[in-house]
Amino acid sequence: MGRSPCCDKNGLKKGPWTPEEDHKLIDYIQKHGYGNWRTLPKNAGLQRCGKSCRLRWTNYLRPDIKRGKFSFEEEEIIIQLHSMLGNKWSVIAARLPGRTDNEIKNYWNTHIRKRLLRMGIDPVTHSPRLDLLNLSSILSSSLYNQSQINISRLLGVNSLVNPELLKLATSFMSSRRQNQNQNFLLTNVDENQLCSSHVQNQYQQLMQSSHDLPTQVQQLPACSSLNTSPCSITFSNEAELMNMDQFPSNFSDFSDWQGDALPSNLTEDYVPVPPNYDYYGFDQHSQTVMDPSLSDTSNFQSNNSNPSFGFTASNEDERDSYCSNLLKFEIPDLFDVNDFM
DNA sequence: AATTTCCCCAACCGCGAAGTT
DNA sequence: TAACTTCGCGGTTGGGGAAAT
Repeated sequence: MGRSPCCDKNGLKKGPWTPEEDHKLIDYIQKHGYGNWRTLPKNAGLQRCGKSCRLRWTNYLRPDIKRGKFSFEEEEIIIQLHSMLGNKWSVIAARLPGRTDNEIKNYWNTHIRKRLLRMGIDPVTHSPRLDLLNLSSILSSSLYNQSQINISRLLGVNSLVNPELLKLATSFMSSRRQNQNQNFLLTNVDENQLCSSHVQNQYQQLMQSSHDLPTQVQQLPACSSLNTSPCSITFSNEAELMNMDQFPSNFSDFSDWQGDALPSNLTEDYVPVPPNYDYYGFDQHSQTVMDPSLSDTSNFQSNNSNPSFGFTASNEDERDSYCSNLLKFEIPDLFDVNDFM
């Protein structure tokens, strides 16, 4: 069955909408509603295809659209929901009144995704970027021996045949030679081990609060003080959060089906991350704490002393700072993480 | 002040699902 | 049940403004 075009492309206008076109569309919908998008532009006197009209209405002209910057509460909700749902922008948008899927998608791609990458977090899996952490570990141990290193062979052994990793390795090696700091990474590991018990306590607190996302979102302290906050939406149970016809009933076990939804090209850029850990480092199946000190690949560290999400900040840097404190993965400064972004 | 580069976001495209005939 | 239509979603693009040089 061939796919039919949504409309006759000939003679139809594309590109930015003019105020006149907006006016026509608003007027028509206010008078007649938007029953059939295919016939709407003709009836409204617009030289546009129905699809373009629907998009313009739903993403821009709808009266309940909320414009302006995303609040921190909204951002938190987006991150939380994305960690569970992946790129289900329409579902995420349904939880943020006044925000469109397109707006959320754009905000994710231009702000949140970059911030997570800066922090060494894979924005797809919400887990530490193990490609960076693995490489750090590999190079550290290899450099410690100060033998001649064949990076390509080294990476090949670990199935990390990725030009970007080679680039990073080269960059790292170059910087390493300049600094001649042989103990840098080992020192980092030691520091992480020292704080592991502290981190474990924090994980246990976080684990409890993150185990039930709907409850956690509902209880955001910052939200309760804002009458008009988008956080006034509440999730009294999992069924309310999820559209049950779209998502499996064993929602708490989402990592399994989320894995299925991962892009097929993920492995082109990333070493697979164990799916059972969210980016707090929790094993979502067994509910045991993932101890960073026990992981040979993880320089994972949490500096968050307050797992609640009540905070205020006024700019991007402060959001960065907040997120960095919440989730801290120690990528050595010598890595030029920007090369990966 | 002029030019280049970077970044954001509105809009488009293609696909699959759902609905209709 | 097949053929076709319509809708909605997610990925991607490119124009325009901001920032950097």
